[in-house]
Amino acid sequence: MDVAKIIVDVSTRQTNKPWTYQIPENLQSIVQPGMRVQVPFGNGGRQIQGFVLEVVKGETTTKPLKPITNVLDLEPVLNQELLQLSARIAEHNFNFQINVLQAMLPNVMKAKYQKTLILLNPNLIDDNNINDLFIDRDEIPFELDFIPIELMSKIKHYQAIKALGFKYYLKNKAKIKKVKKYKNKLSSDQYDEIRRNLNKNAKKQARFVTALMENPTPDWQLVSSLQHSYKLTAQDINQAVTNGWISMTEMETYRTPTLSSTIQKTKPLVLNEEQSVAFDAINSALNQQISTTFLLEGVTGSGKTEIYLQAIARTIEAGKTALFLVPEITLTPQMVRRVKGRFGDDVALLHSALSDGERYDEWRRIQRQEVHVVVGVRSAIFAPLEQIGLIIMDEEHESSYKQDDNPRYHARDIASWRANRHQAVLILGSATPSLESRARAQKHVYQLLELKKRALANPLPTAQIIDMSEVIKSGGDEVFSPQLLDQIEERLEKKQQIILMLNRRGYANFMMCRDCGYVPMCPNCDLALTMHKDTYRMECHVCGATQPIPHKCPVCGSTRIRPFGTGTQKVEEQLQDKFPQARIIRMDNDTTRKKGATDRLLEQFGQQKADILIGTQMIAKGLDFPNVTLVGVLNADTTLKIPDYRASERTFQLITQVAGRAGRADKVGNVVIQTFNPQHYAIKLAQNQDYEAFYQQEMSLRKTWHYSPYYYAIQIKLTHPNEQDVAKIAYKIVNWLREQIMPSTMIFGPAPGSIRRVKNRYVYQISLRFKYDDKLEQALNLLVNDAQKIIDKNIQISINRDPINL
DNA sequence: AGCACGCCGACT
DNA sequence: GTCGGCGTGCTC
Repeated sequence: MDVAKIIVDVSTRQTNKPWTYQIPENLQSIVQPGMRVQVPFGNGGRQIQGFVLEVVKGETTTKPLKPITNVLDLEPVLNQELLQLSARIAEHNFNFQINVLQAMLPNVMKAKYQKTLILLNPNLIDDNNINDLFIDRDEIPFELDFIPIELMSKIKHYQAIKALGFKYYLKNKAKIKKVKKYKNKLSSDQYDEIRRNLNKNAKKQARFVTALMENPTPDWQLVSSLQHSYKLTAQDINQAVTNGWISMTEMETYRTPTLSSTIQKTKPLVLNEEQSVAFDAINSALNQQISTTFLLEGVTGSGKTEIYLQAIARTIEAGKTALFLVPEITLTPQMVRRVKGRFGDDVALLHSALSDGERYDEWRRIQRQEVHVVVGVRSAIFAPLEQIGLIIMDEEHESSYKQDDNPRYHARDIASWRANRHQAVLILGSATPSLESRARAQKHVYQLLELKKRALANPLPTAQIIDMSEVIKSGGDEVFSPQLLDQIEERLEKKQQIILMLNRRGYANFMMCRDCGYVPMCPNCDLALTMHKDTYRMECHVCGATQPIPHKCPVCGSTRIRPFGTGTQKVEEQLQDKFPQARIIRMDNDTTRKKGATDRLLEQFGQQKADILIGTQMIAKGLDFPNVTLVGVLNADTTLKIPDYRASERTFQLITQVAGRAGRADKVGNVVIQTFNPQHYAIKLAQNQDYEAFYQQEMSLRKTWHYSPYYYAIQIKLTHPNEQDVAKIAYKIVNWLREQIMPSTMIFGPAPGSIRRVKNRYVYQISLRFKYDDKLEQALNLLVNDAQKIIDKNIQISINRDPINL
């Protein structure tokens, strides 16, 4: 018997393994590894989606196997490489394989299910309410919108006597977009004759035939453009087909994502000496086809992108493909323009602002090997490219490369795995590399390439630190220091541009009563509710519970209950007050939510239709506006206060990045950093853009405290409905782990979670730190797989490798 | 996840 | 006696 090993679409511990299905006769020549199939699962007749991992011919089995119902793809959607990768990622990060497989594919390929109620035997039904349901059809969706809840028990009864039954559908949302195209069927002489024989009144038809005669189309042409230019209806077209004037067909088309302005073709720039040294090293690795990882450390403006582009060009020349990862592409439309400008249609784009349809089409172009270059965010690391010669991760230190839940993975790990498999070159680029990568370069695991000069030889901006506590002591404003205001005024007079960043990470937009200190909390989670202006409700970020925004404190009745913290909107208002003539653009979650909004706002700023750009972290990266000569960081230290060992690193990176936006062309730039911690090393070193000094200092701290990169970290999160039980179980697990893993591995905790209760479950945490432990992964996989069975059925365990926060 | 099965309390 | 609530265990 031919069987298939299949991962089914049920995301639980118990089902996280391959299931064996029989391949029926009619599908034997069709089913292949990497295809999506429809299979029955469970004894209720439910049909679900599965991924074929493996096909085994002539297997002898004792147990009767269920057959595969149908295939959902005619070609595999995942190749061997990605199938193997999915298993590895699941194991390494303690994920379910099904979640990894789904993350590898565009959203539309995730199955949609529908359950319906069907009428099997109307004669057995003597209840009018039930009969009314089937008045005009004998199958209805099994949903509360269609069936009143009070009928459920009757339905159960009729189901038992086989008068009613359930049916399960699996919908494939992945639709290929098709367009109608036409071709001339006749010669121009024949058209001429038709035209002469037309009725005199048939002016429209005459026009139509003339058009066909004058524009012979040897290739298929868009029907829509024909319709549009000659004002024809769909009926006119259909009639023409019936008359035999043209032939028509449907062809696949791609929804190509567009940028808001046309893209200029660009030519390679001449590399300076530093760039040439770096490029030559990369180029020789490309030629040798030995998997090599480079850390390209270059100050902002040192021309990393040009090196990337030329390396991509070499890769394409060698007949290979390139994968170019950027952090949140919507934030770097300028980068996308540069890549598209160089390689045109040979580029596919995978970013978060695409619609599901657009993303699917881009994915298909990649899968059909129609492009050599893929530019995308984190999940683009799964792009189904073959023959990868080069992988680039720009701004490699960015935390958005780590997906922190379901499935958890770090794009950097996967990049390194894929590069290795393809014997490809991996370039990690950054002005402020993660300490992990920089340390690997130190140990010669990565090859370090440094760019210390700005490509155009213009000087780095000067920076000054403003002590905000001094400002406040002398009666100044708590948002704008006088020094910053002076400089803003000066730039406005000179018609130069300004970027102001409000550091919002670690800020919560919660409400607080100014009289009694009451803060609205989530009823299910020990967490303050945050205010959402768009829905005008208080929302819990963890469980999604909502409440109306209070106007009166429910505890003391005071009306002085207000939002806490300064938002970009408020900053904009205050600034506009101070400089009524200034044109201000604000970029935050509110103003950039709409599709293409980010792109449009940045374009306006680039065309100097505004003087000041105010924004959150999102404006720190990758922007290049030559007329910007002043960058202000309004509150440099909010990221410092986050209880995370990476807080200093984040702060340093952020300030360095945003400071790099100033003075990129011929004008000297200045940076004003407002802070309450002017002595902090992260801020002082960022002032001078001194990455290497920061690296040295931070590394010695990390060593002292046993943090990454000296130690790897794994966080185990336990949740349980009972607070005492979860504590007991946590201690039990720690004792068990101690015996399974290497003695050198440090165990911290258990400790109650920073949020004690989430969705009515109590949280405990255990942290592990280790340099090397070959028993750990196995022990932890055993723990997550068997804990519910052996310890307590109510315990839930999630394990996070190298967690991003806390 | 979502289904069936089984055990137990609350009814005609 | 039986209906339906929820806890439990299983799915090729």
